[in-house]
Amino acid sequence: MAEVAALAGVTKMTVSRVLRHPEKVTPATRARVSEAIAAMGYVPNRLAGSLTAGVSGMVAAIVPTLRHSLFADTMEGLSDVLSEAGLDLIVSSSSYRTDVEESQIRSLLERRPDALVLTGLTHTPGARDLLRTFGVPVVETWETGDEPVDMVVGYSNREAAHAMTSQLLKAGYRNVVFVNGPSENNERARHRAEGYRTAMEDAGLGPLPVHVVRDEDAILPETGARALRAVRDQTPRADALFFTSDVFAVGAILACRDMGIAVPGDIGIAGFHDLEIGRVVSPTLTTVHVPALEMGRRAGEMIVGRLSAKPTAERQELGFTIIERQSTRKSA
Amino acid sequence: MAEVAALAGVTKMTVSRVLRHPEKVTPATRARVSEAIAAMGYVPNRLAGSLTAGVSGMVAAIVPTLRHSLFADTMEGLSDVLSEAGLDLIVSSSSYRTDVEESQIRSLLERRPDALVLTGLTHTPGARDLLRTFGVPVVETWETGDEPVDMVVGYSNREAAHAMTSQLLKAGYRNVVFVNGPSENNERARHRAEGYRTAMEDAGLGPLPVHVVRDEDAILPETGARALRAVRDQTPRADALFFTSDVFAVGAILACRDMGIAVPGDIGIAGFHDLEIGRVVSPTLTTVHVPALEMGRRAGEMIVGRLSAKPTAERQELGFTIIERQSTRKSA
DNA sequence: GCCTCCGATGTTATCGGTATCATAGCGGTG
DNA sequence: CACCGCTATGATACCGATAACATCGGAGGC
Repeated sequence: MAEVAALAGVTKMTVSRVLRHPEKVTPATRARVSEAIAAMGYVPNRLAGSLTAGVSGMVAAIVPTLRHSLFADTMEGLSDVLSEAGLDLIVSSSSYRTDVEESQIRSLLERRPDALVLTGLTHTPGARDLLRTFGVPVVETWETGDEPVDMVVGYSNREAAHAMTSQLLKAGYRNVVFVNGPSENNERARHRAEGYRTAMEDAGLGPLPVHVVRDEDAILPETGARALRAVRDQTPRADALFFTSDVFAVGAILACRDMGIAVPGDIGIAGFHDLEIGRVVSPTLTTVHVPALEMGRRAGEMIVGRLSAKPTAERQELGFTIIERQSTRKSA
Repeated sequence: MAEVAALAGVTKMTVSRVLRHPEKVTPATRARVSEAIAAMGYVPNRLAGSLTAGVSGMVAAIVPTLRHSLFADTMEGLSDVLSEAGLDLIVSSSSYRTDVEESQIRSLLERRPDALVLTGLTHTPGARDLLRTFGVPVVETWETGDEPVDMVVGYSNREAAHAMTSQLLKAGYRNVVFVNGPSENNERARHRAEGYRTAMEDAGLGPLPVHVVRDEDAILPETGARALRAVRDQTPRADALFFTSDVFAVGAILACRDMGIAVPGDIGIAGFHDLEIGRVVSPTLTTVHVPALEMGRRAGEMIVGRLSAKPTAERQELGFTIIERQSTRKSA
């Protein structure tokens, strides 16, 4: 910067002004400085800038994974909004582990992000402490709840699972089994299980044991196929399976096809997330659409709003949508 | 940091050493300092650290999009390797536009990333200049070619398309039409078209006109369905369609089902990328598997290798795999 | 017991910007 | 024509850390 200044015959301060507050510099000087910048191929150093300015222009986000286009969609939405506001996005994946999340939060805070976007509401106590004492704006996504760290944008996994279960019952299934992922560190899984149970109870039915896929099982169709076989073993009267992810549900549909089980006739199958695979499998998959991209966008808007001190809703519950497709049309 | 130092009864320098070179500090002092750090909830400021140290500990990546789990998988692989090495990842999406890419490169360079990961080999002249004069390590991904800016990890889109076209011909199809995306700013699309053409010529057949979906068309199954109808209109003798993406191919398969066209009997359909949708659609989709995750990993390893001055291959051509499934088993 | 050497810690300068206040130069006013 | 006030630019200090060199004290060798 000093060299640019020398070349333009001004001081660093004027160069700095040309870059940050061009209106405060005479058009003539501004032109000379711009020319010098271009001639030298000068690229300002924001590390230094952020250090004095006190804002870094970065937002950090932690997602469980970028695969399967769940959270990746959220990141795309977030990135879109942030980049319009001139903010950059740092992403890390926690592999669904809250202890990893905590250490990532710690490490990301060292970069002084202007805000943090987290997935879910479940964090280690250490992480919550850290966030609170640090006072950085935080947006939690993918769930809504009572005790957010700061801002939230999500939908109710409980209600979504409740609605889907009710839908299955309405379609004529009685013995609906919910197939869940591990829920210790994942309130989304836990809330879905609760939604399932209350829906069963609301219908005067006893909930059946929730089948939980093991932690080691990857998010793959085969895992769903295995779950299907296990459930038919353990709960032979099951006439519908509601999976916590379309990936599993689709695996189950394919397994049914192989095993000669009619879907939706013999057994109904529903998923969660509304991934593309559910639209193209046959029979097409009944599922819950979740606003993945939109949550990212909203999170971005909340952050931009907060940083510019514009009034913005800091707690947004977005809707989900039950999408009924062939896999649960019992009558069909 | 000064406060921590005061509390521990040492100077900032010692605190800094405890954090960066703990082995250079007496265990006793180290313990006292660590205690002070914990007591104050002190989180070091890497903006400042990077400023002096000259390395930022960040890697920036630009992908066309995070949707559809193509490049998101690459980012997941990259992020895995980088985080193990203590590097953070900044991501932006360019929406498949090289002009956007250039301005993102410029803006990202202001953060002084230790390396840059780009998608593809096509960049604006301005971008190439910038990268060269800046001298930051660069990894280009998703294609291999002769004039990389710096390092490359990819596979040959030309050969992949050639292999798939040959496969279709071997399966007994004759009039193979390639359905491509816009190729002006995308050498992957261009090379695939070339691979298709030479494969046709190698078989002694005249290539048929490549159908190009419009720029405005989103990457959605419907776009593939539309392309199918257009090709059947314009090239009625087409007996196989090779799509540049599984998303389009799957849309075409579904459209065929609706229109009563038998796949693979009346028409063969092949895709590209090996997405999950191709595995679950019926008939299952013949496609090219590309090493999306692995390219990310390798890119990460190259960067880590370069930064630690460890000898690492700086030019890696990974393989693709033709996956033959039902949609092109003409005899079946 | 004295000297040397080495390891632990401190001092100083600097990284590349920007906030803040100072100053100079200008036009407008009565 | 002297004075005022405003605007464009400069000088200085500082953001929070670290590299490089200086210093101090104790262990080991003779």
